[in-house]
Amino acid sequence: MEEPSYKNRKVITIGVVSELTGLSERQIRYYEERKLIFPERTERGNRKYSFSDVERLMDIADKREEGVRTYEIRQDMLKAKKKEEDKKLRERMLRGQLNARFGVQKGRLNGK
Amino acid sequence: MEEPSYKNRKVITIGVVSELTGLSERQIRYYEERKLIFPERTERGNRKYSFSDVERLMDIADKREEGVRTYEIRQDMLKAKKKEEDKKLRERMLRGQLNARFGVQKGRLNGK
DNA sequence: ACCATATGTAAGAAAATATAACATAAAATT
DNA sequence: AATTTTATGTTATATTTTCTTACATATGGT
Repeated sequence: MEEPSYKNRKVITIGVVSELTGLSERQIRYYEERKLIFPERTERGNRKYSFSDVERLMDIADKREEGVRTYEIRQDMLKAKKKEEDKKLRERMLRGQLNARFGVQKGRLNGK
Repeated sequence: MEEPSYKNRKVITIGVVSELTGLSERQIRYYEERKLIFPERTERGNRKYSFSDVERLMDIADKREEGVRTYEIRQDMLKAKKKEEDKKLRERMLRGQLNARFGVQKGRLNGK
């Protein structure tokens, strides 16, 4: 597996995200309201974003410029997510099958 | 060259760094005063740190627990940095030599 | 003994963030 | 055409964060 650490850790405050993306804080909060991004919160309620949130926001900004509405952006996101999950599921199933036919057997390690 | 993007981008505010490292803001600022870390600043003067700053701070915290003083930590840092630079220099020199003997010649590309 | 180190704490000011509300143009829906 | 939704700006007020400076102090070096 890769190193998800940096890219996905939610550590960036909204002001910095705004600088990074060129979006107003208003817009960033609104896209959250529209369920396009899901920042975490600090104890006292401050939003924290990850680099992948930032990237997603830049994608959103592009789409918006093309006139795509948040609702549709959301639909696309959900579709893409589902496709991802299906792919993972298929992979898991395949691995399961391979294990069933050729994997190690219970209580009998490496042919001994 | 690699992708220094995430690890080295200075985007984390001091409060989050404090959470991440367990150090007090006082300590973090003090280590800056002692020239162990070099955050950037926002327009209005807020400190911004990178993930590698965070890692360095955790190393510093370890050293401090072992009783090492900031001054010595700094010396070690400088020594390590110098060693790094020397290594790079040697590499560059070696590449230079190889180019001189076997590299492409000026105004005469690939033996034509 | 004296100086340097390392941290805590307090004060006050400036900046960042949060939420809620009102305003509004443009686009979509009925 | 009238109405509703979308997307954003703006304003107001409260809370939180951050900054700098200063004072306090324990511990360890010189």
